[in-house]
Amino acid sequence: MQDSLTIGELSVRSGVAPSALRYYERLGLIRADRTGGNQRRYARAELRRVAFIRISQQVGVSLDEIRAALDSLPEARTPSPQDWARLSASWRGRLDERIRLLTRLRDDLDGCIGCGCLSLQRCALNNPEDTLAGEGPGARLVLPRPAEDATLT
Amino acid sequence: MQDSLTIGELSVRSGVAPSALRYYERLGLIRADRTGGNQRRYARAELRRVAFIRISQQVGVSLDEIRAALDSLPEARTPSPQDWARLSASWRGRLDERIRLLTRLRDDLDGCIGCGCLSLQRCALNNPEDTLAGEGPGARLVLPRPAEDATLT
DNA sequence: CCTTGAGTTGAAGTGCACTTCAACTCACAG
DNA sequence: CTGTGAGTTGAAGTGCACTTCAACTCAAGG
Repeated sequence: MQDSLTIGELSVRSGVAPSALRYYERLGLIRADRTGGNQRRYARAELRRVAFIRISQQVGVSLDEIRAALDSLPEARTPSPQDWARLSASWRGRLDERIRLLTRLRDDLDGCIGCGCLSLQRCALNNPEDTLAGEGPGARLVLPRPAEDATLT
Repeated sequence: MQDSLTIGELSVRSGVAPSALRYYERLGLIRADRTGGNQRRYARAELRRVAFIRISQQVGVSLDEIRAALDSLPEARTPSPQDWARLSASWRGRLDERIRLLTRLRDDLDGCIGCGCLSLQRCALNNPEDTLAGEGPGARLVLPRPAEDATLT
């Protein structure tokens, strides 16, 4: 078993397209050595980094934040299981929060389905402390909260 | 109390920016009458449509699908509570699925945090039946599954 | 040596959900 | 009548996470 992977191999093993892997490299999320012929060769440890990236994305973390998290790994040595455990644990709150939000939305929706009121002002929508929206222009993944005095009828 | 809202009023009441409301209108998600001076006037019922749109987005539904759902509402009359209940209920499965996915990810992450293995091949990632990814180019919100034989080490 | 599949690059394109802008008009208080 | 703030339009821009493309080179088998 070789100790390095081609981009094609890493792609198959990680389930991430080669183009995405190159993209991750440009963003500084993963790294690769080069052969004499300028081809990428990935250390096996990169497989774990890619796994971490995909998991983090499922949690809802942006590539930029993932990069920051990965930057906190020790550079000198190959990250230990504890290192990975620490990083994974750092998303735990985010994950809990998302699950909590979605669960409440479900419960509220159930309540509203009963009466068809869709009056989620008192339900899912009007919960300022729950919104985690970013600032500035561009697409927003999380929704900004509605006005405090909003009513539906 | 007037029976129609300006775009500014609807914006404040719904918590959605005027630019977004115009965008929704272009996509056919909401509609507005016009005054003599060509300004939009929204019927109060539109407030409920906007609420439905925002809720649906939180569930993870695209605007295109939301439009399709809204198109299924009766055109002749103002939608009844039961109409809204039916639409809301139609997202229920999606919401459950998302919650289930996220919850399993959390559990798996907990397991992996214990050992730092991040070997989510047997955990969160390698679950083909869970992926709901779309096809074609462009950004993907849901992640494609990795190869079946993928291992991490 | 030749072919073939895999890899390389930078630039441009894609899908989504909006926002921003410029140049204009409308509604209404004083 | 005149500001002023709210509204109008189409076109272009934005952020994110990639993908696609063209034109090229590399690696390995026959």
